[in-house]
Amino acid sequence: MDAIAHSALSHAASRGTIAADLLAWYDTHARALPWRVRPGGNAADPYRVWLSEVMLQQTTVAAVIPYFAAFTARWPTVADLAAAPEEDVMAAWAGLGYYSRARKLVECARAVAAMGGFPGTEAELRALPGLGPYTAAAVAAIAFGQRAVVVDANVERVVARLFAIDDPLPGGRAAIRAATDAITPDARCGDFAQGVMDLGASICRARDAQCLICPLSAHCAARVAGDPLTYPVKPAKVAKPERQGRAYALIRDAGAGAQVWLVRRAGKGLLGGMRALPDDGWTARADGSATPPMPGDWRAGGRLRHVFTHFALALELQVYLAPPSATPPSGEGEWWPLAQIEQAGLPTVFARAAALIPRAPD
DNA sequence: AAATCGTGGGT
DNA sequence: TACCCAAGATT
Repeated sequence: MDAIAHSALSHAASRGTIAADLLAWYDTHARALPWRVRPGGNAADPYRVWLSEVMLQQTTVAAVIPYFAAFTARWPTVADLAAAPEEDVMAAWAGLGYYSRARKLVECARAVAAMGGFPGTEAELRALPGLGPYTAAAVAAIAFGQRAVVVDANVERVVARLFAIDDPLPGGRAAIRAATDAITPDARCGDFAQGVMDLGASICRARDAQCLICPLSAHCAARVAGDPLTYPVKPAKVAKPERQGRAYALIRDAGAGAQVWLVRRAGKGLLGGMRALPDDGWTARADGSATPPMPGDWRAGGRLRHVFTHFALALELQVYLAPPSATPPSGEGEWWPLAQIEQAGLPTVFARAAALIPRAPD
């Protein structure tokens, strides 16, 4: 027997099932993440699992960690979160993005509190606000030990490579899900899901498949073919349109006690429900209508470029230093101390714009 | 069912 | 720099 054949044979002989090999790797390589800590007990806390999963939707672990810490410190239980004013939760979410998640979070917390706790089946979880196919399966598996087929972007990538599934997304998701179902174990389903996600995040990465240290390399069709980076096959991306618009900083009592006029955006749509500077309508048009919130001596206060998911915005800040007796605009809004603007819970685009407002030296 | 919905970090 | 990507859900 030549060396290569012998190597392949011994490799195959020491190979377990995909689930067994993955779980053995997870036992020694699991990332230490805050939502995996189980203070005061051995059972996973469904509240912490759910909260982390919602925060992690389309969001990196590094971005979530400080928000998870702040939320769990301020609202230790789902009942605490259910009792919180929605505006407080929206402000606490500011900067994390996809703000409809924050509203659904409150909706869900209140529904769960009214039910007396989280339901324990995937179907019941799926019916809660903000829980789609992924999150419902993840909470069922991780918090309740139920067998569920958990498919996120990491799982899609790992499984597409394992079985060399080359059907382009999103159509290819059916085959990927079926393959994931086939390798998902009955026992330790939550650990299996988290293990595949950890593998995808640390080894089987989008632009860097480290097959030499991968615990599943013996099972992997893409590794054999030598082209793991080609999976999963994704559709071509479309160019982002450019929009331009203005935001308005209406200032009164210019000086150390300066205040700025803030509004609350409509509940749905871009940055829905968030506190914000008034703007000229770039949300709905490629070009804003350039109408300030009130007449006045508006002057250019700086520019910034901000890239959203499906368009890029060139934003010009307009500033008006109104007299102390100025009557505020007729619409809803509030005066906010400029010195504490960072506490206002502005989404990032408006926080960046507010940072351009000239400050009076005190 | 294709479009919409944020942001920060890595390359 | 510009692009890619991340524990997707909703309509």
